Amino acid sequence: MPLNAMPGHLIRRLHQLSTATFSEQMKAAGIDMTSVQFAALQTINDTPGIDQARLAHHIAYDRATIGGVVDRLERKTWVIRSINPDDKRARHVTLTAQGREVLHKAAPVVSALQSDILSGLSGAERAQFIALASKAVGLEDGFDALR
Amino acid sequence: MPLNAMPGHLIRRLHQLSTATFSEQMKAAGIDMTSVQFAALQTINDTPGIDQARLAHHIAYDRATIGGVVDRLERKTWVIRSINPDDKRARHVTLTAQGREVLHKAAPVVSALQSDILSGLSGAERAQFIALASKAVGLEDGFDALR
DNA sequence: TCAATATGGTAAGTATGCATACCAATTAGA
DNA sequence: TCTAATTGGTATGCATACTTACCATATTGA
Repeated sequence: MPLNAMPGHLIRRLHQLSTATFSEQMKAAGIDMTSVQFAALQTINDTPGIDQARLAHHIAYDRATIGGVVDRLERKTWVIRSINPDDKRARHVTLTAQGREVLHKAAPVVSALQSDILSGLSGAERAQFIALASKAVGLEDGFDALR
Repeated sequence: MPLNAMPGHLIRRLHQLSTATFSEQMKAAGIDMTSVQFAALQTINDTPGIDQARLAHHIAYDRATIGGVVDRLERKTWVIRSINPDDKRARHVTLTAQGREVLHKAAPVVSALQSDILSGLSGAERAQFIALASKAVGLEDGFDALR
């Protein structure tokens, strides 16, 4: 089977296209933020004081990776980590004022660049792609169990 | 826009699913090889003596990344690097007997696991996904300019 | 209640990936 | 032809990602 017929290879290419588009557009908007950092910030904003394990689970990361991501968010003074008094193992993560500000600035840019990622597809094809991708990763058409 | 409606986020999840499936199945088959290493080996096999720059271009990597990949392939004694006498900047990359052997062993496993990656989709949906993904990354339905 | 288990986080190691900078070698163009 | 631009490769630095191992803290169950 040729590489270009393999879903795995195509998905890697898509991912590459996706992150490249994200970087370009964010840089053009003057925001120094990766897609992973955006997903984390967005989730922390939606769930203030979430701990790292649940943050990781929500955006489908493992614990080790999220630790590094939160380190970098903290270094950028966008979030604060604090020990949960009710469970001393866990660390609450909360946005700072600067974190909220940069997220507010980034959100419309990120929304807008989503269609650029699939610029090779028509609107109908794009919708079809999103539906298929959602199903493939086990998200039943926009269903998102936040727990 | 919620994360789960964003193509970028869905694509990251797909990529994650894809690499996880690859690792699992290869490990189950007793082969210690990443998807990137497979793509490189496959391409080197199809184009013996290809240099790193063309190898990188063919599977859509940048020069810096492919250097590391070839390093690891060389350390595993699956490939040999040699200076091109006609262009002393370039390095020919060739499979060793062991490289051919492990590729021969891996190829059917890799082909077989491709459908596992999209196991959440039906056969028709899978075909549709592949067509859309190919178009999105700029591969016109299986067209693959090897240059 | 107390040992076994599970969970949250970090650390270390490996492997992508990309940007930038740099060196060496080749090619283009005035 | 001689300089300028291009190209192949490596090195460095940063940011994902995952695995395994480990420590500290909670929870469970006999």
